[in-house]
Amino acid sequence: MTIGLAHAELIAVLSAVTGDEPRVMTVRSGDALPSGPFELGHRSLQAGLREWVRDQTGHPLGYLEQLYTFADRDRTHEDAEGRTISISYLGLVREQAAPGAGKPGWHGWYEYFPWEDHRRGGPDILADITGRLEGWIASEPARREHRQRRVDFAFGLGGAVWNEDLGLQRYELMYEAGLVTEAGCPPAKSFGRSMFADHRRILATGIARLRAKIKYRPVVFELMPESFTLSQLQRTVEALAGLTLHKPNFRRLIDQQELIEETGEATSETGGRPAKLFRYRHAVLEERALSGSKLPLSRN
Amino acid sequence: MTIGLAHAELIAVLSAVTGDEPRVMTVRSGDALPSGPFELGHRSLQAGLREWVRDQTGHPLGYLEQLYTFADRDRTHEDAEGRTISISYLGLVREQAAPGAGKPGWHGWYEYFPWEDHRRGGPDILADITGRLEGWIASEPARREHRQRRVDFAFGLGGAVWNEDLGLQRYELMYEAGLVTEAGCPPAKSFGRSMFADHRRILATGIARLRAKIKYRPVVFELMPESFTLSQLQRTVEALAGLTLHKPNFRRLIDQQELIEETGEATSETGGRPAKLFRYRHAVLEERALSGSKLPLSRN
DNA sequence: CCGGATATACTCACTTCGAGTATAAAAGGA
DNA sequence: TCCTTTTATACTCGAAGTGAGTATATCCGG
Repeated sequence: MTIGLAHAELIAVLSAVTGDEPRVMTVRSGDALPSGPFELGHRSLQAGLREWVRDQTGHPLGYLEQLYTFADRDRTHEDAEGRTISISYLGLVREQAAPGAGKPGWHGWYEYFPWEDHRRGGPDILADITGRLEGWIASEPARREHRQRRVDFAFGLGGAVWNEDLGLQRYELMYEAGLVTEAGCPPAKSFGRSMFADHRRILATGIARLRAKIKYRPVVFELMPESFTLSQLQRTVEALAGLTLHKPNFRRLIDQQELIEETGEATSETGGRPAKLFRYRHAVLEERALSGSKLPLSRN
Repeated sequence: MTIGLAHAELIAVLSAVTGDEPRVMTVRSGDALPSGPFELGHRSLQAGLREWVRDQTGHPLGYLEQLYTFADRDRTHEDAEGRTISISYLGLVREQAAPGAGKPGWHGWYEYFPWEDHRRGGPDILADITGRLEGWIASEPARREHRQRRVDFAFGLGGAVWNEDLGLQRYELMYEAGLVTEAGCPPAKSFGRSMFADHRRILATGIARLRAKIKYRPVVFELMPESFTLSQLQRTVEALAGLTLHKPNFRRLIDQQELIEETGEATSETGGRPAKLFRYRHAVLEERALSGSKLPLSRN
């Protein structure tokens, strides 16, 4: 069995939420995601990345999962040795420092994807985008119907409803339609801040994965401080999903999952009635899937 | 930015369902998954694998998704060039040929994971396994509680319920406890047929992914023939999940999703009342997520 | 033409979920 | 002091979804 030779690099999407804003760790003043070679010394990909993040940022890395492995990138390595394989990871960090300060640069998700934040209603930029997409749909009659379906579904048009999980599909559609630029060469008008190479696509992958995951695994707590109020928790989820949630129902959801417990203390920093503080029930719930079966089981 | 050098290989978990039995394509008479080097000529990982499967098996590959990228494997390449990165994929095939015949070898999933098939009740082998696991739990008092929780959760003991999605967790627990052997050296007693290197673990990853996926994406239809009866569809899902389903509720579930339509024909090959034939509504539903939001949204 | 086998259709109680309303407890200014 | 604002917390109700079981239809073979 022969084995192909390739260059291997690790790319990290490290996210935190501070001040109700989801942020990602960047290098080059926000132009690229942190990345590095896959070193021989590392025990494993996961361990290698974890080590590297601790050294670079000082923050311990709570949650880490593999995102995707790319090799079909425009910029392949030019020498004869082969091409580059990029293995991307999603990591969650409890960021403490003030945003913008410190060594690593933290930038808001929605700098890069302004159309993804619907907390204050659908952003104005969306109308521009869907308008441009309609032009793209009409531009090729043969594929018109298919494109229309994809756009309607991804952007919640034509009877469909906005689904926050589809950020990657939205980005890929915009990419196909030429509405976003990767390499920094602004053609006419493009939407959102761009990044080095395909880093913005990788960020979109990470955001989409995290938005999907918070619905069935208790990963939000990796982003919360030790104790927190229910409103803080809700605003963190809202920041990630880019949506506003129904407060009473959010609270019902949380406590029927029994993921948190009262600390017994309260805080009155919020202006109104003091809020109870809660903590995540670590020990009890390490391994717990929240997903129901969704298959209609039968007895015996 | 320096880039580490590594060997890259692709590994495929190709599955089909024939005769109500889920199968995986193997080489070496069932001892290994098909794999090959990542060639320079390939446009992308995905395209390369698709091409390769078509050449090798003759069957077109319907669905293909990336599973996981491993580098932390026991057997690293021994030469100085670096280590091996294995990129694994899950593919779904409409197998036509008789099982066992033909060039590629198809082997049943449950040869490798006999404890995962609960269609005829919890298999007897499960009692053996959980018995051995109890020994492993007791063997280290310091980690007893944690291990007990993991085992209870993964195997549906102590109040928890069996969850078919947790096949990978189950395999990893058994691996930790020394109940399965990878390399073919049978120590005392081990469970299920083993495979080359970590191929059985990769298969477990593929099975777990597919079992989870059929619940929220219409991927089963990639395994069905052009037209099929509802019972056939149900038995295929049951084969994958390793569970029996409640017939009336399964039918209700299927038709409220509006994923299929009647062909107008019927078949009486089944012995009883003739069954209507259905087909998957391809065009209309290319892009359709079945997952509901699960977040309690608010208006405006 | 009757029983066995399979397919299909309907019912019902119970739980979950979307949506709205009501009460409680702080801060601050009139 | 008390009233308004602000935030937190608690309760209600109908619609929709889900688990579980029962009833009817249509074939085959004796």
